[in-house]
Amino acid sequence: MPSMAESQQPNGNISFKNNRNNNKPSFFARRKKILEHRRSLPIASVERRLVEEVQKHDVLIIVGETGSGKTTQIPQFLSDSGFCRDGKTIGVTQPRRVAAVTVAKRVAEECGVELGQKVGYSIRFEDVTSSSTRIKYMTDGLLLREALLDPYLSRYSVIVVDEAHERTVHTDVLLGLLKKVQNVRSKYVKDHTSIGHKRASNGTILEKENTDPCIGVLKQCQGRKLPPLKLIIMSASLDAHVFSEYFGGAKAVRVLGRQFPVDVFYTVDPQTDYLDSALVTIFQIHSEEAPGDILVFLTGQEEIESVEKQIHENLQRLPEEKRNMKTVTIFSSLPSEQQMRVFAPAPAGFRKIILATNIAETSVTIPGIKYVIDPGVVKARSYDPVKGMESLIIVPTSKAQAIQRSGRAGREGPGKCFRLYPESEYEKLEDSTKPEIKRCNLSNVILQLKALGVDDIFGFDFIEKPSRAAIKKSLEELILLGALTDELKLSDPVGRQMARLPLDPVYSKALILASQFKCLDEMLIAVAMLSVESIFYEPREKLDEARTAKKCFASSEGDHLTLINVYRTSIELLEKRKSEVGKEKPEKILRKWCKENFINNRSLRHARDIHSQIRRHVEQMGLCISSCGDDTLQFRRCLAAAFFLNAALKQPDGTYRALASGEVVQIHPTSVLFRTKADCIIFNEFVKTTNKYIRNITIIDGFWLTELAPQYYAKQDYSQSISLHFCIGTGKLVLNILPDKEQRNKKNRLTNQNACGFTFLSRYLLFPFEMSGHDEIVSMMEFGKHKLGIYGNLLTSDDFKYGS
DNA sequence: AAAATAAGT
Repeated sequence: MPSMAESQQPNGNISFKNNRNNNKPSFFARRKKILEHRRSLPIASVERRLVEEVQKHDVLIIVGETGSGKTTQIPQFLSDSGFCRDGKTIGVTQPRRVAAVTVAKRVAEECGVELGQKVGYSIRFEDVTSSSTRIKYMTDGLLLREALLDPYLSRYSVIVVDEAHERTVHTDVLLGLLKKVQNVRSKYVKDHTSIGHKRASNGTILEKENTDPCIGVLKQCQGRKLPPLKLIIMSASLDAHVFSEYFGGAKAVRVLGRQFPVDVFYTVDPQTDYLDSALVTIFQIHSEEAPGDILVFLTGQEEIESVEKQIHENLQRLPEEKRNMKTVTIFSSLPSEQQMRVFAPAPAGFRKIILATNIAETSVTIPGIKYVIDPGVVKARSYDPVKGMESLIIVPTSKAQAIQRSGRAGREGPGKCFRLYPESEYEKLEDSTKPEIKRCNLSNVILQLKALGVDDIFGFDFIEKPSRAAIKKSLEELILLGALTDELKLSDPVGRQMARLPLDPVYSKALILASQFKCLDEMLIAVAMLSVESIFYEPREKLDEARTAKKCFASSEGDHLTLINVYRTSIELLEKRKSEVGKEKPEKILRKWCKENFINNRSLRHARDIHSQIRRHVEQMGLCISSCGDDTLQFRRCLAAAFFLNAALKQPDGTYRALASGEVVQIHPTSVLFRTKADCIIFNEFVKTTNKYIRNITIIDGFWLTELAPQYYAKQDYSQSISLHFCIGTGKLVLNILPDKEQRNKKNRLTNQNACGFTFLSRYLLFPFEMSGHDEIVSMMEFGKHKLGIYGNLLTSDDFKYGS
């Protein structure tokens, strides 16, 4: 029997019981309560006006604050006023899966229908809809996928894009697509006799326009009745004008929310160390302010753990009665059981301090928060289109983000927000966060647009256009992968197949190649495992144990085979337990196994889901799923063929040079090849932290590259009068150059400098070979559009032969 | 010898 003090009653020591569970309210009482709730929402009073606005305008921007009920109510209003006629559906997109599910559940309940019937949701791996579904909640990424099969979105009469201000890549691409679809659909309705023609503003028909890919689709759909597509964009206030302008001055209406006032405080002086300032502020609030929990925004796991440690150290120095503070943490890679702890109320008389990343900005709503501490920084993805490298950097938040954060203090009552910077700094912040599409690799986006029939990517009407360099980089990558032809057309069947797979294009390519290399069984697993993050979980306090556990799975050939070992071992365990009757549930066994082996159960399950989904896809494509068994050479050759853009060669000092980018990189310590130092490797990830690291690495043979990826590791380039050969003699590479007269002179300059290895870049390339001593590029030469890099001090004129 | 923000098909 636990004593009173030990039992953790959330609000005191007396247990209460209610009889609600024994005595469910009647169906009618429940309906009545729901109706009352709906009527009490701020949005209820403007139902008629909103419906009229939608009828009047093809695009409507709705600016609504949290708690207005716009997400749950507007689709119901539209459904009630006839927007689902003729079996048409109202589609509502969300950036996040949980939101799509929870809102759909709520609306089904409000409508008094079974989820999946009139009201349903659809997210990856989960489709709870039926032919009778009229209000469909879904993720925006899923609607984009749907568009590949039905470019016209013909089943929808209205699309509501919720949380558009978040400007995820998916939202941005979707908006561009919707604008286009809407345009074509209304064209069809207004004048379906002039299909294929463009009308000028004065009504005359312009020349036949073959460039609009939707026209082709339109023709196919001529026989069908398609009403114009209504669009509703829901956004937070600061950004409404952006959407309005994008949609040709579309009307924006505002609906009121239910947000309590939040007092915002700034520091008087600029702070040099925001972690220290956060710490001081936590204790300041604790001693000076009324009860209420504190939410602190930090940038990542490491910061969170270090601040938590410091709080506990500081608490030890306080007198006993002032130690009534409890810390909880939340960030995405935290196992879900531990994530749940943030929702538990602090013990009576204690103040809960929530240390969170921006997961608490939008994704997770924690009750009880009265104070927010906002250091004004966030870890954000950034992209260098020249190097093709993504990295995470700490940057100032935007004004919109700061407002969003402070709003977290006013969900249940008036609150306070402490910004750890002076007000003058706030004024300098960007209005909104830079849209993600301008900060990421675009290969996936471009492949999808191409598959949707958008030929001119540079001319595509993005709400905000990514840089030319970024588009160019991704187009190049897609050409090299064979997804696009040299004329930038989607290739058939490879490009088409790649676009169909819900994967990074390079992984899709790996699957297609794997069926030829007869190792698709292995590649399906590898790609599924590479598509999820953090399979291995290494807590700081049990580092040695975790490493020992990992060694059981390690393959001497690299991380890809190691990941496959983990996956296969876990599947075997599941299968074995399924056949044993009366034992513990297989899921439970697996959870235990994961814990023992320091494997992230959530990630592993995600990999299983992806595996079964892409397996279905490749089967439909008619690819042959066979295993290479113990012949891992086949598998590694296939990796080389697919990931040739990520090949690296060892340099004398033990670092590696990535061939495509020329970057000097190191093997990440978490790789099984960390100490191995193989001559030639391929990798899947390039991250910049304290150093430039590569991760997920497998040993390959350098000669495979010219054999399996000649489109990139071209041996010859006659167009420039240079011919480079890699002749294989005595295990070394010999380089021949056949320069014309002009080039010969340049070459003499090279030998004069006693240059050694070469990086010849056909589009860029290649082997810095036989290097020793210093490896810095001592010279970079232009040969037409090509660059020749000269390293160190190795190549002598004897090694350097002219051809005949 | 390092350290992932969060979200999605």
